[in-house]
Amino acid sequence: MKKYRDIGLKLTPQRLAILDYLEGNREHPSAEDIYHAVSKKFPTMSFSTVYNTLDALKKKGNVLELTIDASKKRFDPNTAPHHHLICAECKRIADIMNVYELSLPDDENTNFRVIGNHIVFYGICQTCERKKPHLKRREGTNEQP
Amino acid sequence: MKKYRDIGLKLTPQRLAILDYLEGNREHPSAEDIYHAVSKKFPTMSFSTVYNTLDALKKKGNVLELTIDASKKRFDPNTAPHHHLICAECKRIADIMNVYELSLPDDENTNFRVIGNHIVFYGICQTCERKKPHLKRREGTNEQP
DNA sequence: ATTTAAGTAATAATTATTCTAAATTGTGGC
DNA sequence: GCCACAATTTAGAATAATTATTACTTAAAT
Repeated sequence: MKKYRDIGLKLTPQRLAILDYLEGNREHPSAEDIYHAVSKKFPTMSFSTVYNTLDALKKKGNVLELTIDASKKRFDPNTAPHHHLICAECKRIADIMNVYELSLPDDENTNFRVIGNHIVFYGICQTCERKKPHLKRREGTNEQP
Repeated sequence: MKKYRDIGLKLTPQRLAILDYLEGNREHPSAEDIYHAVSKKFPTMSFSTVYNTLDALKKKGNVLELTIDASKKRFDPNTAPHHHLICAECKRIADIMNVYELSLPDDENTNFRVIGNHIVFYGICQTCERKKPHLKRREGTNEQP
């Protein structure tokens, strides 16, 4: 993530705190996660500021908004192209840095100008696997088209 | 989509209407889309019924819940494994039936038991391309990790 | 130092979704 | 065909995430 000033945004303590929290963070935090973490050092922090800052960073291309977790948006400071692996139980998200060649056959491209792609792998993480041994081996889990 | 009774759910007129609407539908409708469509023939229809029915169908494996559109859930009666192409502007979603081999290198699999995957292609559909010719050729558009 | 555009925060508003409780209705068994 | 009853519907309230509004504050350009 580019450092602070270089991003081209007005520098405020709140933003620094958010940037610091995001820096190197691989947890794909939600707005709430960020709010909670940053509130500790910044009791006056408001949700608006979190959302505003995330929005600004998103527009500048320094944060990605992930639409993987059905219940809320998650944010990713790792803007290098990569994919994700999400636990269907606890929704923990891991990065997949492996590169895939995904070309779209002409007959599939319904006149879209394709600008990118993103793979989501679904799975059960070790922690959840242990908790629910052989239960719930499939049913209408979450997603997984 | 399996027909009605075979699904193993109590058959009600509301459910029939929803199933009929979904049958062969390739628009990836939201709960609201479904509600609006079905309300026409069924003025008493409530949102709860839509959500309940979708949930029941999801559990029975007759509908997939898509987490692609950041603003709402979308539903897909096409349960055959496939991928999607979404317009970053209007959020129209098209199916991609092409099959991709996506194996996860061992060193990437952080101890998850992988159960599936889903590719989302991002693009601009023809309609939106025409509307906003060379404007908005990138910036912090929507997603696209 | 002053100015001012941009940012913050409290709060209200919105939107999607889930929950509740009461009324209604399919369905299997008689 | 009729009954009992669990499953389902419904209206509305409740919740959760996010966006919008607004008055106040501040970073940074002059």
